Parts: sequence; structure tokens; C-alpha cells
Amino acid sequence: MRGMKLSNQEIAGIFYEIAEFLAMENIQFKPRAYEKVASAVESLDESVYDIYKKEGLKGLKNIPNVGESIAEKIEEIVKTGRLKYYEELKKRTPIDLKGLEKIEGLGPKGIRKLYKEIGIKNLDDLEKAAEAGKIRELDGFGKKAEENILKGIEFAKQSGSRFILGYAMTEISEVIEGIKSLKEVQKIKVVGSARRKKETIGDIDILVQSDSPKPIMNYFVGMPGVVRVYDHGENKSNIRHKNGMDMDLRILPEESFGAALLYFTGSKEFNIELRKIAVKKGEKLNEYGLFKEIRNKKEKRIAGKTEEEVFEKLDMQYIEPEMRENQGEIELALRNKLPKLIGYGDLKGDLQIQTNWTDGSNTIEEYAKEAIKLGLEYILITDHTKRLAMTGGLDEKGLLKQIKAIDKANEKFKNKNFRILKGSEVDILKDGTLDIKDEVLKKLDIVGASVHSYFNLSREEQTKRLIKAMENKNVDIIFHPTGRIINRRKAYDLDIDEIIKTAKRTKTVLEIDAYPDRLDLKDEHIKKCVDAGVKLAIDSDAHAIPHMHYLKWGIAQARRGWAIKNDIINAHPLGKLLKFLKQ
DNA sequence: GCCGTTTTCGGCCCGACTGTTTTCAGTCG
Repeated sequence: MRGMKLSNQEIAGIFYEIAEFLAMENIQFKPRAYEKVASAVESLDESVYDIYKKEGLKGLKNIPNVGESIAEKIEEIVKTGRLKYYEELKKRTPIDLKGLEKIEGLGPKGIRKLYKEIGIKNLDDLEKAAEAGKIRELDGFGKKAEENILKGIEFAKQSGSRFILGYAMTEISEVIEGIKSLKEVQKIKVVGSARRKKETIGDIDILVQSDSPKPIMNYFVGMPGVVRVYDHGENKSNIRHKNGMDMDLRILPEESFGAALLYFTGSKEFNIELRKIAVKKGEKLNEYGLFKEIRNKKEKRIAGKTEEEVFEKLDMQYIEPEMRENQGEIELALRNKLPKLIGYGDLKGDLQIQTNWTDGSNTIEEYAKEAIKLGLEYILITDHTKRLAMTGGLDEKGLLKQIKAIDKANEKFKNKNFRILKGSEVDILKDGTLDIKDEVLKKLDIVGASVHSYFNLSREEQTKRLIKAMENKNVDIIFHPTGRIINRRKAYDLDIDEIIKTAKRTKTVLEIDAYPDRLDLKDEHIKKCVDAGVKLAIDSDAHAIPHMHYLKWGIAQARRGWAIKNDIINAHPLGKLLKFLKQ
């Protein structure tokens, strides 16, 4: 095999681009076929190189939506690192497709026209042509189109990555509160990827139930912070907010609200599958409801008021929003075999908290009081250890001192059915040993260990390092196992399957760090752990009191990984939790 | 290009809004 190995993500990118090129040529159905493959490759948890190595062409064809022709194309990529078909398409139309399609309102047909008629290849060309007034002269374009292109270029220049859900939610809530205050609003709900609790979101979709949409729409497009209005209709409007987010508002009446909720929550692939199920039953599903044709083409709405009703009429179980990704959940729902996901109120404790003994802002007691308010029964204090000098990490002596302080603090909560547990976030050194002696670790209730250095070790070394830490009998949990920070730092290179295998063998728990920009493990890793029977902990990683409220984002991530209550050790009462741990 | 309780050909999810149309194509989600 020659050339650079492409990631699944990059290969998916190629197929997305091919879809786009084919759409430009006005070719029917093929673009959709390539898109589907791109999305399937993107969500694989095994590299296509590994699949090909193990099972060859046949393995590739087992990827959903991959047939003869595309399997061969993937094979070519694996073998040569290139794809001739793609390169020829690019040669025929040598343009910066990815850049140009960022412009809102500009699609494949428009891009093709701009290239064919006035030779526009990239955003620079486009900007110059628009400024020179050349766009408006083209058939099918006009003055308005030219203006929109200029605005689009400006936004494309300043818009960056996707937004982190847990952080964006605060600002979203303000907008929601504003809309909610209108008397015409009967119900309001954030839908789209935010309701599915994806870790990052591209835009905000909002759904309102109302019988008089007009005043609501008028408020929405004119509310404070709106910098651009893309659409302003009776049922649907779309704006850009000054915080950089695009927001979509749809308004429907009560009889359609459930169907609309279902539709606008997505995912797109999930919706398409659901609609196909309806079609097979001779019915039609859209955002207004589930419809059955009665005599002479007249339709009757058989469901639509609630999501539950629509699922029921489709003869399937209710599917939680976090699962709606068309990753097998639909089949399970049809067979009445869905797992019962861990609930948002199911946690009994928080197992990662940093106090003012190191780099946290609050005292042990303050955290305990907040935990009681949140309905928790225990917390684990996990301050950093000595190698992390910049946090004032504790050494053996410091830890022993903290143990005594916790004993004393526990006196105060005796009557409250609440316990503060003694723990630590021990540093895993380069060779996999720990920076605190075993004889001290032994005295703690629960020990978490994590990596804070040498992020650039080779996959083999990094994996070995973590395995060694897991093999330590005192280590109960590995905190933030992959080390990624969303939009800021890549995960360190790790053989996650080996880590999961070792976790199973050594009875080590892996953490779902609930901090909004960590969410480490990722949903697909969680799914693997659940399948392998590896236990997980959901922790806030709080460095201050408000951070304890992040636990819900960890639960959301666990639900996206199909975890049930029994998979999460801190969903258990204290006694049962302690039995799970090593020794 | 893929896929199959309408199986190896003939389908492929469905609807809102805009701009430039004079009944609709393109784009988006």
C-alpha cells in the first residue's frame, strides 16, 4: 500500500465532494447515493483500511449503502491513496467546491453556472465578480442574489468551527426565553442536533406550537441580536444571530406538533428511514403528521399531536432523541428491543471534583452542600497530585492530610445520608507508573488516574502506558481517557479497542468526563464499552461549584452511546458502587 | 449508484421560502 493513509473522515469528504460534483451536472440520484456512503463511512468505528485488510472487497460491501462500484473505489483509495474518478471530476471542473458551497443560498447549480459563464473558481473570484456587478447580469441571478453572495462571503470569512453544545446552551436559553414570553406561544422546544445532544452543533432549530404564527415570526426576525434574515415566512424563518449562530424557527399548530418535533429533531437519515417505513405501510409522514389515504385521494391524519403517537402508529417503540442517528436503533424499535437508557435523574454521585486544595475554587464542604442540593448521595474528592506542580498537586503527605480533613467534614453530613469519599486524580507518568506511592493510594476510597503529559507518544507507547496504569490494583477509574478537548486539542493516539479490552480484564472503570468541551469518552467509544461490558463513570470534573451542573452533558453523552443505568457505576447507591471496584 | 415482504429493474422523503418566474427551479433542512 502506497501513499498517505486517509482517515474515514477524509474519505467521506471525497465522497461528499463527488456527490456535489454530480449534483452540478444535474445527474439524478447518484449524488444521494454518494452522500449516503459518505455518511456511512464517517460513522464507522473501524478504519476502512482495517476492514479491507480483514475482509477485502466483501467487507467493504458490507458497509451500508456501499455496492459494487463504490466498494471498488474505496479499494482504490486503500491501495493507492488516490481515486482517479474523483481526480477526473476535479480536473473537469477545477473549482474550490468546499469554499463556494459555504455561501448560504449558493448550491451546485448556481456554482456550475458561475463557473461555466464567468469562470468563477473560488471565493476570491466570486467576491470580485459580485463587487463588479457581474453576478446580476447572469440568467437566473439578480440584484438580490448578488447582495446575498456578498453577505455570504463576509459570514464565511468570520465563521469558524461548530459550537460546543454545553456552552452554547446558555445563550440559546436567552433567545428561547424571549420567544416564550409572547402570549401566542403555546409550547416551545429546541430541536435539531441540540435536542439529540450532539457534542457540537452547527445551528439552532427551534419549534413553537401556536395558532397565530405571524406575530411570533415578526418578533423572531426583529429580536435583539439578529444581524441577518435569510427567510421570513408564515411557518418558517431563518436568521443569523450576532453570536455567530444561525437560528431556524418553525411554527405549527397543536395537531402537528409531535410530528414536527420528530421531523425537526432529525437526524436527517433517521427521518428518511422513518418516512420509508410509513410509505411501506401505505402511509405518508411529514412534519404535519402521519397520513393515510382514504378514498379518492383524500388523506386522513392518523397521528401528529405527539411523537409517541406517531411511533405507535408506525408499530415501533418510542426512540429517545439521543439515539436518532439511524445506527440500528430503528430496527431495535421495530422489534421492541430498545435498551432503556440511563435517565437524567439517575446519578447518585459525582466521582471527579477538584477543590481549593489544588486548582479548584471551592472547599470540600461547599461541593458537598451543592451535591446535596442536586440530589446526590456522595462525591469523590479528586485533587491533582504532585507532578502537576502548576496546580499545586498534592504529594503523599498532602493526601494523608486531606484524608483527615475529609473525615472531619463527613462529621457534619452524618445525618444527611451523604458521604464525601476520599480520592485523587493521580498523574500517570510517561512509563505508566503513578506519581503517588501505592501504600498511600491504598488508603483512598476510589482512585482515578489520568494523563497530563507526553501527549505525542506513539500509539503503541501511549496504549502501553495506559494499560500499565490500569493494571495497578489501586487504580479504579481512568479519567478523561483520550485527552481530547473539543475544538482545541486532538485526542492522543490510542488503540481504544486495546484499552477497552484491558478495562474489562482489569475491572477498571472508564470515565465519561461531562465537561462540555471534553465529553471524553466519545459516544462511539461508549457504545463499544457498553457492548464489551466495561463499566463507566459520569463525572463533572468540576473545578468550581457551577461545573457540577455539567453532569447532565455527561449523561447526554452516555445516552448517545446507548448506556443503561447498570453501565454507569455512579448511578448506583454507595454500597453497590464500592462493591464494583477492584479488591 | 444502491437496493429488495411491490427482489435483479424501477424506484429513490417531503415540504417551505426566495427570487426571478409568469408556473417554477434552486436551495435548505
